[in-house]
Parts: sequence; C-alpha cells; structure tokens
Amino acid sequence: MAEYKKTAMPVTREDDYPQWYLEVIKAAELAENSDVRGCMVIKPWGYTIWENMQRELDQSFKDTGHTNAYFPLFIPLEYLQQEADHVEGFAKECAVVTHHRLSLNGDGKLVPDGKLEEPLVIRPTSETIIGASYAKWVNSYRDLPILINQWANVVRWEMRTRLFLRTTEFLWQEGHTVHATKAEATEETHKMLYVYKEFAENVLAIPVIQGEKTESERFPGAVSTYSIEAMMQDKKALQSGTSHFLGQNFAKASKIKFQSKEGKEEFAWTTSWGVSTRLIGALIMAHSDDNGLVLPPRVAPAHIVILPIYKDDSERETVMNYIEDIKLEVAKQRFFERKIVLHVDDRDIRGGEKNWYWIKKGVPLKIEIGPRDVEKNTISVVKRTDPGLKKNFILKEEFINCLVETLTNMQNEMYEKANSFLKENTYEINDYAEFKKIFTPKNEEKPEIHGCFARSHWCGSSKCEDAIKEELKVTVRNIPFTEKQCEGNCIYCGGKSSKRVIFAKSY
RNA sequence: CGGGGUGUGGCGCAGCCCGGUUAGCGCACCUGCCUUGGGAGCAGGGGGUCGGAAGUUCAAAUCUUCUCGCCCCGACCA
Repeated sequence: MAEYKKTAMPVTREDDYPQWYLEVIKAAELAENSDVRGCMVIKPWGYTIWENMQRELDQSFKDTGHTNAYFPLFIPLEYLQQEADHVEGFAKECAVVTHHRLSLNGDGKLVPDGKLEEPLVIRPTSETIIGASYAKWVNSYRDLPILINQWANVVRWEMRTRLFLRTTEFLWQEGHTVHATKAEATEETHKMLYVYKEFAENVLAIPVIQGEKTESERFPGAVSTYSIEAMMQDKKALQSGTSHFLGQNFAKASKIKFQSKEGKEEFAWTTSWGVSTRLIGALIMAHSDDNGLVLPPRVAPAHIVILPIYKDDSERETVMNYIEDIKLEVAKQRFFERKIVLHVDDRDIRGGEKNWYWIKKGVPLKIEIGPRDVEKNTISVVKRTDPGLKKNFILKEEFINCLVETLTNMQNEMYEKANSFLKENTYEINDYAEFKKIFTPKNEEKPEIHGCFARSHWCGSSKCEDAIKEELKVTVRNIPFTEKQCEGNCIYCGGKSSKRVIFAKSY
C-alpha cells in the first residue's frame, strides 16, 4: 500500500513546531483555550489521559507509603510571608482574593463587595498552608514521618501561556513530607524523583535525565531541587517532574518542631515533589507525528477502536455480531492490570473521515471490519506507531491471542524510539564556538528545529550561566546523577570544572 | 508594563480606503438522496443587531472620538 501523500496535520513538525503542537491538541480534542485568559478547558480525551496518569502515579505513591489528603485552595497572606525566598519566588504570580461578596450597583452591574480584612492568596503551591497543619500535628519524633500527597489545582499568574505547558491554572499533585532527620528527608527526595523517572519511562515511554538543578533554577525556599528532564522532538528540554529537599527552611517558617528521643526540641526536615498536567504536553511533543497524536498504550484513553464497514442492514448485523465476539474476547484480557478499552465507532459518517479522526486521536490500534473479514475470519489492523500506517489483514484469533503482546511491544517501541532520539541528539561539547553554532538557528525570525542536549563542563558560577542564557537562551537543565567526576574547563569562562552538566534550550 | 497587530454567523476570511439594494464566501452544522475497506457527491436549509458606546449624515460594517477584548514580540516561569 502506498504511503500517504498528505499528512493529517496542516503543518508538520519541520514546518512550524509550535504551530504543529497546537494543531495536534486541536485535532485530538485534548484541550482548548477558555474565555478566561490563560486558562484551558481540558476536554474528555485529554482528561482521560490525565486520569490514567493519576491512577498510575497514585499507586506508586501508595506503594511508597504515602496517603492522600486535601488542603485549602486559599492561603492567608501572612503564611506566604513566612519564608523569604519563597515570597520572592512566587509573589509576582499570585492571584489574590480581596472580597467575599458581590453586590448590584446602581447600573445593575455586579461589583465586588465585602472587603476582606486579610486578603487570601490562591495557592501557587502549598508548602506554607500544609506546613501550618503539620506544625499542629507534629509534637514528637513518634509523629514522624508524615508522608502525604494531594491532588489539586494551583494558580500561577503567568505572562504568557501555552496549552498544557504553562497555563494560569493547572492540575498537579504535590507531595509534602516531614522527617526527623536530614538523611531521611534526603532519601525521600531521591526516592520520589526515582518514582517520577520510572513513571515517565515505563508508563509515558519518555526517557528522562535525573539530576540536580542549579541554584538559579532551584525551587524558591528549597535547599536543593532535583528534576527529570525529557527531550522533545524539537530537541528542547521539558522539565517533567521535580523533587525538592527543603532542609529545615520551611519547618522553621511554619514552626514544625518535635521532641527527639533525647528529649531535645528540633526542627523537622521537609520535602516536596510534584508533577503536573504539563506531562500531557510532554507526551504530545515526545511521541506525536505529522498525522496527529500518538499515545503509549499505557495511558491511551482507548487501546483499540473498531470501525465497522457495511452497506446495508444485513451486512451491518453480520459485522456487528462479529464485533461482539471480539469484544467478549478482549474484555477477558488485561494490559498492565487495566481493562483493555475497546471503542466501536458506529457513527454514520464517511469511512475516510472516521478513519482519520482516530489516527489524529492517537489510539494505538485501529481495526476495520467489513463483510469480507467476517467471511474470512480476519480483521484489518493498523498500528498508530507505524509511520506508513499500513493496513495488515490478520486472523481474528491471532489478533486476540497476541493483543497484550502487541500493546506491550508498541509501548516498548515508543520508548526505544524516544530513547534513540535522545541519544542521537546528546553531544559532548567542549568548545564554545561549537556550542554557539549548534544553538544558533539559521533563521532567527522563525527558528527551525536545532540545538541538542549538550554535555559540557560548567564551573558552577551563575555568572556563566546567565551569560549563556542571555546570549543563546540556553540554560543548565540539570546536573545529571550519571555524570562521573572528571576534570575539565567551563564551556564559557574556561575555569575549572569537575563535572559535565546538561545544557539545552527549554520550555 | 513597553512595541506591533486584530475584532464581521461555530471556525477561517472578503467587504471598509472612496458611506447607498436583502452584508457575502469557504469550512462546519441540519434535512433528503446517494455512498461507505484512504479525508465523497448532489439538492435543499438554518444561523450575523459587523466587539461596545457616543457622534457626523437622509443613510454607517464603512467616516470621527472614546472604550473593551484578544493575538504576536520583549522582561518572568512547572
């Protein structure tokens, strides 16, 4: 079968990557901009992906001893005030509630009324409000550790927004833990980063680089911040999850104190960690192609879509009966402990249109079944991961028997493909001229896909970091755990360096 | 907050400079026929107080003033 001449997306990745990203979201019906500036409506297909992510992550959190709870959306202004760096980091992007009532004015317009004595801040993150509770709950070393997660929405008043990647309101989970010792808190920070790494790689099929953030990219108020960084198809980095070791900073701010075994009063050690709906953006940009969304089976809202083909009622009955049999067989199976979701699209629209609709939505397996298949006991199946979207006619039994294996293979292939891409676009760069060349687009007006993950030496000074950022918009994504100690010279100033870091452009 | 742009059925646009029939086109939508294994075709149909307010005029989508929204570029960011 010939390759498609035309792609389903009006623009390709090569043409205009940012535009392509928006088209994929639109075509797959993941989300849309709402009337509220900077906020998005997550549509059912997109939200189901999020639910699938939530389920997997939530299980991992439970497996590592955490439980869920819920804390208020509103934070008293004074709470936010308690930690100096935290204030500085978040103050300029906080939404503030100043009134608690609406009244009709003379013109019949609703106006805010009932001014609050103390304004309330809508949480940009919850360290302070959760800390206030923890301060009450913790008295003795016997009360520790506290291992709590919350699924919530947060608001950060951003200047410029992009669907899923940066919106004013977004959904996330934030884990907040309290420990008696520094070592235990440090361990927790790393443990949860690893949970994120495993999730990204095994469930989302996105390879990531674990590492520590530099001082300039650190969470406001944290002692150290760690991240997983993923490479998108335009070779830019996307921070996909973060874990923070907060030391005793927030414990001091919120007065989380306990009496130790030795009877001494001590401040506790805290951590926090989170991933957000941004991961959906990562998913899109890591796997999708010029025909739309491509989803790893483990988070796809549906694994299989069946398009029945018939001309009249009699054929319809034959085909639908055949499909019923397949549904029964599929219902018996599980893919990673989850029911296999099979959708039959029997809408009365043209076959071609229907066909493309599901390609754009990224369903892993698309099956067409017509009278000829019923006769021959076959089905026609197209794997979304196949670049040519080739139709394969196989026996029904073969399809049923190999279903889980097929999905597993697709999941693995997606990871391998993304991993090769990451490897092929990660270079060791030691010379600034070369560094500059690779990070400079040929077309400054509308930059083409360029750049890479550069493994380069860095002296550790934020001056060099800032200078590179200023000149090339390239930053240190993180300092990977896997980088070995090795002597070298800073890519920018030539000063001494003992380790390579990952430089890249980022979202 | 600085610089630029733009508002006309659900979406994308034309018309505006030079006021004048019933404001048009493509896509989408609805109905019928026909089709259905790679994005159909034909016929008919519904939907707009032209972002808002004031003004000029016999007459305003079109001219004037004010106002609001949105988009892009810069400083900030998971």
